[in-house]
Amino acid sequence: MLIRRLGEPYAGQFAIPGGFVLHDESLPVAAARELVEETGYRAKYLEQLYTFGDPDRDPRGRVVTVAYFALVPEDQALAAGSDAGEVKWFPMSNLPPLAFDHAEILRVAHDRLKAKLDYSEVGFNLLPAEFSLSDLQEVHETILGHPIDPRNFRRKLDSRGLVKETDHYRYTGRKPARLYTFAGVNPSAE
Amino acid sequence: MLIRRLGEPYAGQFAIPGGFVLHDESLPVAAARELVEETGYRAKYLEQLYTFGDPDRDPRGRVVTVAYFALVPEDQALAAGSDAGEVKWFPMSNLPPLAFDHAEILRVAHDRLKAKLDYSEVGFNLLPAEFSLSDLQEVHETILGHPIDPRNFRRKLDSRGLVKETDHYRYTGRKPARLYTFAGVNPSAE
DNA sequence: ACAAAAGTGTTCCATATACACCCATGT
DNA sequence: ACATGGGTGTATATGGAACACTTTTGT
Repeated sequence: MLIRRLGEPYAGQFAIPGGFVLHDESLPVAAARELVEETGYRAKYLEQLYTFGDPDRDPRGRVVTVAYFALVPEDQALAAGSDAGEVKWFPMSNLPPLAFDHAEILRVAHDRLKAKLDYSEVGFNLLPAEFSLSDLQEVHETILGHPIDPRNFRRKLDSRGLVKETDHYRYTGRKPARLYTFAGVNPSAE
Repeated sequence: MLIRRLGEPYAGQFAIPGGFVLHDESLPVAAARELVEETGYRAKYLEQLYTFGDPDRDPRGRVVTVAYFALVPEDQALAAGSDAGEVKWFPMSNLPPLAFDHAEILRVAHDRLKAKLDYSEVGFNLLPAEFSLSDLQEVHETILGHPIDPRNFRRKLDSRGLVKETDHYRYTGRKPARLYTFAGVNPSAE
């Protein structure tokens, strides 16, 4: 999710939402605050990504960016009343030109997310509380960029006890999909 | 490797070497420079670890620390003429009380090193150019904190083609150990 | 001869991968 | 009835873990 920059430098280009840390604020709190202010979205998962500090990465002068990445469920609608300008979602495979070194930051974030996906439980943060196994599989396929065999995927899920079935179904005109919830503890971080 | 602090706060306590980034200096260059200045050691491997930014982690005021971890081969002797005060090595299992949140930083560094050890090749950065397989195994055992079976260890090494044998041996009064070199590309980073 | 570290194979188990068909529903 | 996405089992390959003895040297 990117925002279109209003001021210079890089006015009119897309950039990762962000801003300056307040004097008595921790880094993750600052990241979450800037995200809400600029986009209206609340981060469900927030993890420190990497710190970018090359002296010339910002034409205005020396700026060190402690980048965080946030995950937000699909159904988490844009809150009203944000002071955001244009906020837009892009697939990683089709990004617009980005301000500063933000393309590099996104690349690092995508790599990290792919790496974490199968040894941690971050994927659940991209889904609503109840979801079908196909939903979850689709999230994984989207992030990893390749198809997954549904039998293997489901086997892994229940060998790790990651999901709990509910007795709810989603009726979408075809065979109804059983809905599941995340079986672990609170999937958030930071 | 820790240094004893001279000034306040935490005067006399041990701390991770470090200091402030110069205005036109990149973060890894600053980390390497501070390490040399304060300890005389040159980092053979340097990797960004994590950024610590809690508002109250330094009693003097808001200080954000971008922590790096460095690996140094055993045989890399302390350079003469460093302006260091007391520099001392400690086993992770027996650390002295540390200044600031440095105990936490070391914990994170140790975890990261353990995690990287078997999917990357960082271990070689702790050894001289030629080493015996027992040396390498000992490095791994020390970092991981548990013994490793030598047959499994060697099998893994050559299934991954990580080492090249030389025709040198080390004669130490027992059966001589064949010496190996790292077979990968330059093991450094950053 | 013996002490000490170097070096060497096989078995077993767990996990990952490849692969194709039936099921339940709405229209 | 059929189209659509939901749901299921088996066989094979691969990597990790457990396990003990022989070899070579200096003393």
